[in-house]
Amino acid sequence: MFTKDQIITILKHEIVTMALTPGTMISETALSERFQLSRTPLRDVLKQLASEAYIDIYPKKGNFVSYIDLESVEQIIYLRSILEKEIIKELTSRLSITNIHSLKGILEEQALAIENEAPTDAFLALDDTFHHILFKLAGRQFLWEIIQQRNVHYVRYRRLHMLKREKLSDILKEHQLILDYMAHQQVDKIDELVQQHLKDDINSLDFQMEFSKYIRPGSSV
Amino acid sequence: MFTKDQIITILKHEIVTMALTPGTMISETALSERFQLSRTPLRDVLKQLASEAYIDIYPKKGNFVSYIDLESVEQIIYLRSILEKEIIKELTSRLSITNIHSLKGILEEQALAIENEAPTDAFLALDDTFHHILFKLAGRQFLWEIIQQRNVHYVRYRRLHMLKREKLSDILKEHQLILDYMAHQQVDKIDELVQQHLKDDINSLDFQMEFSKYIRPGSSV
DNA sequence: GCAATTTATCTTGTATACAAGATTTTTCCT
DNA sequence: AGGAAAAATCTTGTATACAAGATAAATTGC
Repeated sequence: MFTKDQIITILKHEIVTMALTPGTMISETALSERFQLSRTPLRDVLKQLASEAYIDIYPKKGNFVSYIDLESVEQIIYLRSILEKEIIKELTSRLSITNIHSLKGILEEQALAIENEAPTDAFLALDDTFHHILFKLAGRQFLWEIIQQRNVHYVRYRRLHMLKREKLSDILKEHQLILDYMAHQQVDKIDELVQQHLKDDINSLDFQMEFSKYIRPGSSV
Repeated sequence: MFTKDQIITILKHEIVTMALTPGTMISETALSERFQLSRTPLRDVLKQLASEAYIDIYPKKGNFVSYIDLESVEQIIYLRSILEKEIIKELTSRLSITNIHSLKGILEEQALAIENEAPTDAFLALDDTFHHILFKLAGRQFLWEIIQQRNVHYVRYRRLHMLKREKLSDILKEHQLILDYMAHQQVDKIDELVQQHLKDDINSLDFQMEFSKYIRPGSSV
């Protein structure tokens, strides 16, 4: 019915979209019944999810959807802001017209997505696409993949954050500004903008209050 | 006899030190006999090694020690040079006397290690320790771990490179210089030094010639 | 009723038998 | 001898039975 890779994709999606909330137990037997497979291949699936921090495995106790770890959210943001600053600088001098057009295409799609009723998921997917394209153009696909492999906490944090505040249009504007600077070769202005774009307001206390039930206790920024 | 973690450590060590050369097959049954364990837990071990690129798993064919991928060597060096530049800058303004002393201690040990007959392994371990301490002092342990998780190719490349050229004392001098700059708060000089320190001469063709049997075909820099 | 102990039932961890693809060897025919 | 087909033997993939720890429930003694 389903391959292991498909099952991994399904479970990742359910975790990222909070259909499976942090703390939820995912037992091997439950998966076995759901996907009509024996425990052996499903254990491989769970090991894979654990290696990317989607779940925590407690031996002989069970497998549980991980709580959002704010520490690693901050670390990923730090890593990305430093990396993307550099990448965008490098790209500025060698972006083709075609590249700029395809990036503009993403932004137009994002503008459309904002008009939808529940724009968050589509918008965030396009946000990822935008940044991913930048990495690919810079020849840094490998580094993009490394970041993706430790992205769960950041992705869930970002999603909750977006749901709360209607920041989507702000983000879109920042994207447009970044693209503008690149197109007009204004390297000097990029530094602080990228930093601000990614850094968001992670320290907002109201966020931690409202979503505390999803957050790993003791993990602060 | 051995736990799974111990077996992982053993195999990693054998792969990094080239006791198991690229292309060597590691079959489940062979491991089963060697460690007196059934295939099931050993499959977990192999999955783990594959996720960190120590081996490649070809379904129904076998598990083989990965060839050195020069592409990911270059990517890791790029990532580290950018990150460490930033980290060292941040550290310069807030290093304590104690910190500087412990770092100096590492360098003294490295100086001693150079005098040994086969200094490479001990020297490289201390090299890792030096950089690791910098990450920890900057509060970036998390990022250090991410890098370590994709480090096999770089580690093996570096080791071969060191064996070939007697560059150990050069590296030590660069470490001492970095520490000096930090101690005397000369931020401006750090940029190019760190870049040079990590970048080495990855393009050297003679290296690719001599060790071509260990290198993944088609992976260039 | 209550507490401690025992039992039962969860969970994952391991061993093993069998399935199925990939490769090598052998066999057989010309 | 050479080449094609068949068979044997590798490899990992999956299903299942049992082991063993952790937790929850039931029982027992008072």
